[in-house]
Amino acid sequence: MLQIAYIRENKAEVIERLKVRNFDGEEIINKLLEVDQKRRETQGQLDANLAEANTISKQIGGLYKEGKREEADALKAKTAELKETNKALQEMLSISENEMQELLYHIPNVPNPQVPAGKSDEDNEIIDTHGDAPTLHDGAVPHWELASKYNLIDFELGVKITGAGFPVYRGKGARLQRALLNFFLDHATEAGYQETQPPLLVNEATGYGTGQLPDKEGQMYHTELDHLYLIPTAEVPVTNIFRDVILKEDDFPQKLCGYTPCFRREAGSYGKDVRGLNRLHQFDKVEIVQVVHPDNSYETLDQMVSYVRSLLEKLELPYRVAKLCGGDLGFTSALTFDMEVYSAAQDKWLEVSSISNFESFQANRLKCRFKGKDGKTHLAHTLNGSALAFPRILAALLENNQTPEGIKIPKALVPYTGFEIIQ
RNA sequence: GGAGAGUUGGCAGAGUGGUCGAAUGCACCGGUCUUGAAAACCGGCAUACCGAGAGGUAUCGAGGGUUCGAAUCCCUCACUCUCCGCCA
Repeated sequence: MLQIAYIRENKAEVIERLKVRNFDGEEIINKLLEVDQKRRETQGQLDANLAEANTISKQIGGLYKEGKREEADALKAKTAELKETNKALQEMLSISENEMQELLYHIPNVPNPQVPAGKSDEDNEIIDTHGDAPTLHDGAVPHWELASKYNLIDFELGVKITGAGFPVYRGKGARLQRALLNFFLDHATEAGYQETQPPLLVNEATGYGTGQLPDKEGQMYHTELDHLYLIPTAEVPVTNIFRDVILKEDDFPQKLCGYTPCFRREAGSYGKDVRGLNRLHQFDKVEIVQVVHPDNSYETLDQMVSYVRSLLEKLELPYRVAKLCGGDLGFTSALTFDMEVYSAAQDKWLEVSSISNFESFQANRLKCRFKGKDGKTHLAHTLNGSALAFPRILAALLENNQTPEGIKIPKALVPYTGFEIIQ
């Protein structure tokens, strides 16, 4: 959520920059500022009236004490009138406030100036490509076939137990998952991220904090009886650690990582790209989160991108880095880099990480602030990124490393798997 | 699932109708003292909104009510804790 004061003071710029994400903010922002204006006027009146009422009340108290009953009663009559007006003003004020809140909820974050214009992921700017596509032997197959050939993942069994999109990992497939988990967490810890194990179900307030609610509740599984949501990413519980928190400047940077399963309903996203591990309702992911001083957030973003690159390089996966264009940029993000891994048998680039700087957009909802050297409170900046999402990494590992003899495990992972090849 | 207790500032904890945004202690920040530190003493120390400022308003779990006036009384809801039961 953007700050109203910021919009008020930078109206033209905000509208202009929102155009980059193909968001025509002219109308909604005009409406917003109108409501804001009204809100402030109403509050001014209300405050003045309340001040008067407070004064009178104090006088009445004094008069009673002195035993001047009649004078006190006379004043009482006066307050009755004020009360009526105040009730009306109060109502007007909360209408304006709600309206303002509602409008603010629907304005996306202002893209960073370096975000390229564009409509869809096709317009993303590939800023780097690393590694060469592997040469596959004749008869190389996509990962879902490898998964079944080597008995690593049973998709049909998952359908029986739960439904489509809930695979069962077995044997070396399960072991590989566990290897990735430890590999990712060990590296994150080494990079200074504190390991966290958050709850997998979250309450409503938490959902609002990171922006899944109120608009995107369809993305999350919901437990009816208890009104809890299954997390779509560790970002939700981990970032909410900082909800309603006022940090000290010395507390920066806050670096957390967390492994969690992620649950996504992904309604309406079925189509050509959903085979095998490409898109699931339940998957595993290690997430890294940072809360930093506003002055450092872009530097931090770069660091996070470098960190994720280093993981992919250790896994010997060819990847490319995309700077998301305005049209592909998430609602809450100011700048996002996607990391895509090349999965050879499918001949596809698979998104395995998305690293974003939300600036103060998320912090504003979360009320995550810090006390500056100037003694005032300011909003912190929040960032997060996947490091990494398991299934697509697994898909690429299987496809890229397949040989007629079996699937070779990259060196860095062998200490974690305990085997070098899957046969 | 049954029974009870509770929710006040960073923490602990007073406050049961007016002078309470809220005692006191701890923590924290600044100062005096000290070679330095500790102790002691002095001062400061919630958040948000409105306002150029002076200042004003709101907030004692949330919402509603009574009252000239509510942290304090009434109603509804949420959450937390304790005991019993069940259970990894």
